[in-house]
Amino acid sequence: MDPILAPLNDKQREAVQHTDGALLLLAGAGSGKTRVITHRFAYILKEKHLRLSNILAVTFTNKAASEMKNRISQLVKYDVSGAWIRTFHSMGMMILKKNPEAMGYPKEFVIYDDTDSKNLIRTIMKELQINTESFNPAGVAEKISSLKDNLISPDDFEKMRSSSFDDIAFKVFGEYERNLRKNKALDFPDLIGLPIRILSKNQDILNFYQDLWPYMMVDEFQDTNSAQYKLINLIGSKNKNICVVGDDDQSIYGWRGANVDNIYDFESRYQAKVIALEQNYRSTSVILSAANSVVSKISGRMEKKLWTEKKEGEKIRLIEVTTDRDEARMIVDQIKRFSQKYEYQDFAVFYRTNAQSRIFEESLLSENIPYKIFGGQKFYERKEIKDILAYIKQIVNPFDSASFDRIINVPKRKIGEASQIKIKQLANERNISFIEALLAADEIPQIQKNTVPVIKELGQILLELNQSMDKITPTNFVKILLDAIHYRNYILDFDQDGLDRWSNVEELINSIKEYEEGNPEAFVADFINEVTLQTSVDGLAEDQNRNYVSLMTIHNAKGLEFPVVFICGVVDGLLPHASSSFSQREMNEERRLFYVAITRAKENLFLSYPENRFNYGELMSCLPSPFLKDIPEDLLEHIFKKSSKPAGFVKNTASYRKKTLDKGDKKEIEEYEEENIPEFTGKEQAVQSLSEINQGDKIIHKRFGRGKVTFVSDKFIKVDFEEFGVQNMSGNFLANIRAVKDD
DNA sequence: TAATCCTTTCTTTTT
DNA sequence: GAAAGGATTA
Repeated sequence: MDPILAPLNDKQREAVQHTDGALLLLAGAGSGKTRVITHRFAYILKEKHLRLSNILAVTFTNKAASEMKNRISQLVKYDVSGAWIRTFHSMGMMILKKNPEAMGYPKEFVIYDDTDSKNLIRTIMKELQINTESFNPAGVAEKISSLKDNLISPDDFEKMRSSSFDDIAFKVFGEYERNLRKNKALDFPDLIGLPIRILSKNQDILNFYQDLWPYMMVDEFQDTNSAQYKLINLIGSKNKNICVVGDDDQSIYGWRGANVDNIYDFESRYQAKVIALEQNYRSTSVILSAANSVVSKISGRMEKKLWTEKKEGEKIRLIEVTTDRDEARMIVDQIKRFSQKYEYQDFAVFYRTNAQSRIFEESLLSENIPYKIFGGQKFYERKEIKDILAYIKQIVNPFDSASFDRIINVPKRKIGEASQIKIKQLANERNISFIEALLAADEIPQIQKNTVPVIKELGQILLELNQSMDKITPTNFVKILLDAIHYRNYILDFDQDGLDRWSNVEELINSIKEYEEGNPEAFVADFINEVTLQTSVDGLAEDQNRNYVSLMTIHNAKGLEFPVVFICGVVDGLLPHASSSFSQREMNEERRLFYVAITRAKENLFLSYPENRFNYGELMSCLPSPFLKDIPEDLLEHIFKKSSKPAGFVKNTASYRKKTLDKGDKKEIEEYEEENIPEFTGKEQAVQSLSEINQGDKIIHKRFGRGKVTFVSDKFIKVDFEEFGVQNMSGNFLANIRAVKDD
């Protein structure tokens, strides 16, 4: 048999061979969906004698796209990195780049990510003197982005608005669109919306793409929003050879405008053939039963029954602990115990919110277990990285106001808000770029005499780089830039994490170098837009060493699988999240989120919940998630571990102390400290000066107890405490610690 | 006028 | 416990 078809089951094979006409593939969790897509791609390529570029495959994440490319390359035994396997946004960007004149936008446009858009919206609201207390800029930003995702223009919205919030949003919306245009910038929704406009208005361009892609595939179809679906329809309606792959049970992006109804619409609109993949190859039957019992509570699902031939397997371990700190420690203990049998890369920890990652990071760090956090404070969202990217954007596109705001006084060069506004005004009045405005600073009377040279110097640096940007390699460009603005010294002195921050910058340089190797013809302008779409760490240099524990949000976990999975913080308020409690629809989405998390596990699944957790910097008690009740008791094994310390112990943290002190309740603190001073045994020594402390020293702290020094500089030290995790200590902490000289 | 310190508010998930 | 805004200092 054809080696492309051989490893497939009957249903999978049927899907692969159904090449012509619309196909709706309902693929349950772990049913070999990616396998079908990749084999189908290879099969069509071969059967129809097509070129690589003739099949369009759309995914939601860069990670999924590159995974798909890798697997197809292995299958067809040659490199397919040039195939049209892309995210929606990157596909949109390519269409725009190829058709600049139809877009009516200058082709040197920059792309604003969500942070950029939000900052722009905040500035606009300030300019319009809108009270940001009653109207939250983030909320307005979200509203505008969701309008754009539904292809609603400011004009359309004017007729629809129905509240005072809408009125405000409308005002900002129009101004925001004008600003984007003036800045020659596009936001994420534009990357879908503008291609739709171009294709609807230019029959020749539409024809081009319809002929380019006689075959199309869309992954994670349940997550498409209406604009994305429209884009697919525009291109696919001619040949109708569209295969969409989805699972309504895994729809977890409703909040971003994803519309599960697209699945039903697709079926009827194209009279699609429907194939359901129901055999699960991933999880033990215990895990699968638990998943089914969670999701079956939702009414109105598409009927499907996942089954497996796998054995029953281990029971699901349910861990109950006193605090979230205990929870982290407990999970790390389990990882240590299981690491006899598994490698670190076999473990994953999932959580509902990014904020939960920190505590695990600390626990893993203190046990020297390698880990990697996916998403979260994303690499490209770190201050030091955004600064440099903003410089690049400003140089590539001197009209970009958002980048201007970001770089004007970074590193600090004594250019304050007043001067900043004056320079922007000048640029506006004369309709010149921000670089030109900087260079014309001496013509602004209100700017202080001694800052004028500083401003002009900055302008000069930007100008020179702008003139050389398509003559030198991206790596050289960035190196010259960093040198010119003395960024290294600035960032090293920035805060206690200066070294970490600088190593992030070095990592950025590496990724530019890597990009350069893959795109030898490219200049820095090409790099910058590519990178804005690549918002997660997986776009960075592939890790040499993949042997680490993976930490990520459940949303990030979709599409992945791990032998051992820990789902932490399974408490009411996190999972389901508190913000969902008012709506059945959102509650169901939370339930599906839990389902997605469970179905990632292959062999061992741990669910954990603390009785108390930190929230708003304060310890609060919490209840187990109501979803836990839906898992039959006979699938569970309980692990209790009550902390030896009462929960109250934890309240003695810096923030609690500060709050209590603020309330004037000094007495309580003093009494508490009185009782809890760790017993000094007499073997410890007082520390006179910081120079006596070395990395690796054991110390005892008056309030935090025992700990080990993990970092020393001339200003502060980092200590990993047994009870309190890693703390930075600076100031006159010496009086509170003793060095432990024994053992 | 700019930098720093202090106070208040607010948290979901992401291409 | 971060991040934004306000008050205070230099």
